[in-house]
Amino acid sequence: MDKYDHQSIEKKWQERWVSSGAFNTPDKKDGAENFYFLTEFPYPSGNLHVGHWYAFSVPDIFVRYMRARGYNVMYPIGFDAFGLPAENAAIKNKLNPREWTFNNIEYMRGQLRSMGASFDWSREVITANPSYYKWTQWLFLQFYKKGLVYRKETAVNWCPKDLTVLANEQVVDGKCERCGSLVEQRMMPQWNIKITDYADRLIDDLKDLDWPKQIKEAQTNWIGRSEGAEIDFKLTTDVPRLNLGTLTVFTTRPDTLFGVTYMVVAPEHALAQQSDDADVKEYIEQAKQKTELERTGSKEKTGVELKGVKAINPANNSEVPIWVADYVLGNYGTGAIMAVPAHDERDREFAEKHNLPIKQIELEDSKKIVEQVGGKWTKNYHLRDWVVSRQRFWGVPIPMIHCEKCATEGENKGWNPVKETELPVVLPDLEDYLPTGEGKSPLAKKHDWVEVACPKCGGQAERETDTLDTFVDSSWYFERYTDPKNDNEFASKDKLKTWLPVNLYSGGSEHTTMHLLYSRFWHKAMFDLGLVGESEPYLKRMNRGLIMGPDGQKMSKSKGNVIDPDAVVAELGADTVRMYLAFIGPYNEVGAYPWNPNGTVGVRRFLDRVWKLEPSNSKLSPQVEILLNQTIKKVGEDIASLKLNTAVSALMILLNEIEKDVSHDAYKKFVQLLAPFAPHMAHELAERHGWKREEWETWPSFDESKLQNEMVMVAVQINGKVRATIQLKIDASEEEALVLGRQAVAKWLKGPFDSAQGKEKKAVYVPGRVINLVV
RNA sequence: GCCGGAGUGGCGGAAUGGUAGACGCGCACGACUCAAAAUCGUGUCUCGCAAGGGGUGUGGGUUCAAGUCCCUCCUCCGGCACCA
Repeated sequence: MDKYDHQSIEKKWQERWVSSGAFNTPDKKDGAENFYFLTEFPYPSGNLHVGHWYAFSVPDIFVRYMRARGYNVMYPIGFDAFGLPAENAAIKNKLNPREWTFNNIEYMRGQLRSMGASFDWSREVITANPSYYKWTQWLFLQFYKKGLVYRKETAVNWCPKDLTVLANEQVVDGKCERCGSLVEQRMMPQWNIKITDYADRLIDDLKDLDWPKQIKEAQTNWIGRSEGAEIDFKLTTDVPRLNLGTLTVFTTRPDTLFGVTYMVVAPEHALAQQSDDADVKEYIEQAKQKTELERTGSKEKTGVELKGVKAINPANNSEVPIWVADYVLGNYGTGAIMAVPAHDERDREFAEKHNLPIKQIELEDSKKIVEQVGGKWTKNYHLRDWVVSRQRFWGVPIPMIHCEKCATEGENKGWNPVKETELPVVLPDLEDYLPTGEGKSPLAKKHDWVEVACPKCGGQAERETDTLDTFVDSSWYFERYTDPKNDNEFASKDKLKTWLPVNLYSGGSEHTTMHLLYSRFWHKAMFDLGLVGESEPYLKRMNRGLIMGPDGQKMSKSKGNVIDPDAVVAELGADTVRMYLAFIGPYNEVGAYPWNPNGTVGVRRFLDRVWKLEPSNSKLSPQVEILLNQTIKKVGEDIASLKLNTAVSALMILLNEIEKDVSHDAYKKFVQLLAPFAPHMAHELAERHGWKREEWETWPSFDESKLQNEMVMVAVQINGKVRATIQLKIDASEEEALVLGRQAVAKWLKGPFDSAQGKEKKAVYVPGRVINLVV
């Protein structure tokens, strides 16, 4: 046969697949079960890297296998198209962010097609299209009506470089997750979504999901539930004009109540704030100046006493002093603690530094104590509500309008939602995309857009100029895939029911406590609104690993270790790259696999040998026939469990055996097994052999009776050490096996066995595997 | 500090408690070639000429049999962390 010309052959099949819509998935297919395979949609950065290939081309092996097995598989693709890079490119190069984004999308479509992946392009979803974000806004308004959205002035994370607020999840080690700048704390009014209302369900519902343990653990840690009690301490003061009431603390250790020697309130606590003591005022001011990282990073225990007021321990009526210290956080629990230096390391440090008493006590029963002092059992979470306002342009406009005149009451005072009939609130183009720098989106400069009639009173009002966090966009894209062109609903009930929940979701571990948590919450909230039929969106989730540079380091331009997939594809072909990435390691484990340029050559070598394979009229030997059946079984099982590396290895072993001589039947089966991995080559071979679709585009079956050779090699051990191997009939009895085993060791290992002869204490035969003689 | 996960050749990695190192890369030698590349063949855990011995981070344990199960320690990776 001619040399394998991957360039023309791959191009030919890719064009055919696209023009025929070969992988457009019907919502129902007779006799076929639906299977929804989802992988995180890409950000249109403008260029595909090896990570994209790993994310999309490797799962395509699984998808094509499932199709061959008769499933109606949806494998959709889209673009998470809003976000800062488009805006930054616009500012830097004087471009329109919309054009930048959509040009990138167009270019990346071509690159994605070069994978030969079986995407259903007819379901493409782009979050920056008004036809999509109309429904993002609509969902936001449903959440608003349900009371899940509120506006509040709180201390928020502010990125001084990206000039926007960030959610807690987007701050890593005190730094902006995107750009690495140190995050500052600012008091700003922002739109929040009540994810904390779902904290318990987000933890408790994990137990029924077929998800890796590490993701469940990470989410549970992130939500950080702790159970304890709130206990009131009466305040007493020698300053009569103050009516101080009580000081409530949260504790997980009510049993230590008798060991309390002082109290601590956070600098933000009302009790500290209303003090006119100069020392306290100064301390509060200092604490305010600290960044989050400085405050939680330094373990040094500073603080000042709040003079003139004491707390009374409800357990024993003893009077204890109250201190203000920033090791107590204002936004957790009640912002105040009872300090038990004998039983808490931090309290001990503080007590030692400030000469406060340390009182050893007998621990008592928590339940009884809480009951005795009238405490209230409660839970606290590390999880914070989701701040979704972003002071940036390239995002979904938040569909809210501020009207001074007809201000509604309550926490959202002054704000009214845009009428649903007015959706979408379209994001306009601007002259200049520079942020205002005053904590406002550049949209604020577009006055004719901002000024709008109040939806309630019709008077002059102003639009919200912040846009939504892009994690809102991506919280429901997989629902839109089920019905991407629907103009009347975000998706029809029927179609949602047909496809959801997602059967398998593949993605990166970096989304564990961001997208994956947000979208679980979002889906649960939609479930409560009756919009979807199940409370968990993804039945099974897997985190894939990372592809590193050839030097084992993370690929980066500065290290010069970046592999350009387009170049490798041009040189060796898409099938080679797909198969190499499948071969590099188990797909369903979070490893870091270095790209080995020689490895791709090895896979290409394998494919070249496949290409040269010529079937003949010969018959397979019984041994090779067994191997063929074993391989069919193994490759199928391995793909199903995403152990693609061992599936590839099984194909290589089979090729090594059939290379010299292969029957027509075995040849076809081999090509069928190869097809998910190297679809271009497989289709080309099928066409050249004149096979009809229905004749080969299926998964071959194996003969259960031909999985084992009649004769097997069995190891003979003495005390667990292999001393010989013998040929044995697979159905040999234990007695026969042991007789032959003893003969074998006698023959091969005269010396040692002679000395052991007659001393055999025990003999074990594991059929077809091993004989162990214990002496 | 708390919670997960993982430690196997020169490298990526294989091994339902049953012959450790499959498969691939690399390397060595050989064939082809004037030569090289490509390709093909053979070998490749380790000590030993061999017979044989040793070997899956450490030390113990369970078992006829342990990379695999249990305990100790060490190292690495990930999540959380002044969260009361």
